[in-house]
Amino acid sequence: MRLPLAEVRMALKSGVSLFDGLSDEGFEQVVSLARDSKCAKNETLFRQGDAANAFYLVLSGRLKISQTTQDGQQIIIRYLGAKEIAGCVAVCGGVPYPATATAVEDTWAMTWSRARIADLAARYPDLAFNAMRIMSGRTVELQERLQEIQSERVEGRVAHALARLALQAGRRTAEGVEIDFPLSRQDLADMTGTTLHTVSRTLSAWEARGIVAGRRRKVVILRPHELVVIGQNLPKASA
Amino acid sequence: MRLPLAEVRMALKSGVSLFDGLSDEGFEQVVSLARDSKCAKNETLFRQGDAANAFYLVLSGRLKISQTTQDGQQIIIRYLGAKEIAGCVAVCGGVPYPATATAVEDTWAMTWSRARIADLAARYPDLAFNAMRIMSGRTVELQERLQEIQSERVEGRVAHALARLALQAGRRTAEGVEIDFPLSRQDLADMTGTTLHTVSRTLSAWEARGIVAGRRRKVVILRPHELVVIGQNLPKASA
DNA sequence: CGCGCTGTTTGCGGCAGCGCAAAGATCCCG
DNA sequence: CGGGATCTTTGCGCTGCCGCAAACAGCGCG
Repeated sequence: MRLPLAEVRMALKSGVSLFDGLSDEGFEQVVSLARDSKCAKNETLFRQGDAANAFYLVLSGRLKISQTTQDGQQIIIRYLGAKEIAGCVAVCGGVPYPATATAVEDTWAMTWSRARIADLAARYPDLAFNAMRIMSGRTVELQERLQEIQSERVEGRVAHALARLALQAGRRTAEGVEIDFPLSRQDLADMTGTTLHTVSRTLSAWEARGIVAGRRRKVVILRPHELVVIGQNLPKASA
Repeated sequence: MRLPLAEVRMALKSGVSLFDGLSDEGFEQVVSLARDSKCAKNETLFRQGDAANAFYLVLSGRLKISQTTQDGQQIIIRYLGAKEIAGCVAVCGGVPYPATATAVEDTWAMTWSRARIADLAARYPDLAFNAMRIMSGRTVELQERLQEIQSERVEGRVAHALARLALQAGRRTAEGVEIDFPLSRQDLADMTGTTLHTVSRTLSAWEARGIVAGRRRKVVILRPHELVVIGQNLPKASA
């Protein structure tokens, strides 16, 4: 299946970390060897434990990267949007996908087979270096989250999660910053290691203070700065 | 400062993931361009926030990779032993070190400057691919820990932390598996997001059941299998 | 060899947040 | 337009774990 590639390719020339510093020739090569694939809302692109056969670059839409525990609880690792890559941990590491990718909106992605992306990485070292830089950034974020969940209480964790989402998937509106994909209370709970009840209570309290506004599967941040303050003021240990 | 390199180099030929599949010539080159550095017990090799000037390969001893929160709480990301690399996230990502490396025992390491390791990675692509594989493995471990801390209660988390340490730094003895570097209750707490009190209580309970034995800054696992069972049987949500 | 320091154990009270439950609210689909 | 499904809110009781405090045990150092 093909998109009108001419436009899409132009858009990729800038802002895609994976292609930073790549020569025009390399860029053309890499893009021309990709296939396009669509993943409808609520469908999964790949599943935890599957052999890592493909590497993805999201063109539009949004993916949820999650793990499921033995007892069925869902853990959300992160969300990915346009210009971000998926599957790099598994493909680069030569291991099965460590998590499941589900589309939370209709999503288009470019995809390369494992063999092809390996070949391209060898041919265009910038590609490999960019992938390393991206993985490095992801690791920093994971460590940051590990620190948060170990040192902060629920309210601070939710504040940080929202702040991060605002950066990664925020859309400025007249009222404030809106997370531009459907995000339930349960999802926020799965990102922060708490329950939907506690998230709901937290958001209600914030709504009363005019910091956020919530609708069904929707969160709008009215006063981003207040969120940051909340995140900083709530260590587990009392000061 | 120099070690008797002849022996050390031989030891590096096998078992160092960073050098997997490297040609003899590449191996010689890479090793010969390294400097050796020593980090005495309780000294720090690099500090969170420092510019990432160097990349390390541990030869002997043990490093603790940790972060410190604004309010002074310590979070232990992981421990590193011989044949493992340190500083790769920062060097590969072109960002400051995201964590602090402290020696918990006298430690020897080989080190390359950032420019030099970048140059070597470009010259010997296997080096870059190996680094990617290693980072990928670290990411998988981080995600695993994130899942644990979100889905398990304290006892399970401590069990998993000990199991992981047993694999990474375990020494078989007559009685069982001994963690072969000084590890306090507080350290275990900082690895699992709890307090030294709770860890102490947990270990005491296990000791009463003959699963572990603890001395000052020392833990011996007498029945590894029991630990695994504990880790699997304690989801937060009651079954 | 005794003294201080650092690490460990254990008791006790309190509370943040969970589990359960039930009542809205909103959306989807026929 | 109506009814069922999904999502959200809120109340209430309970508990796992924390925070504090005090006693105890190794270990090093003069």
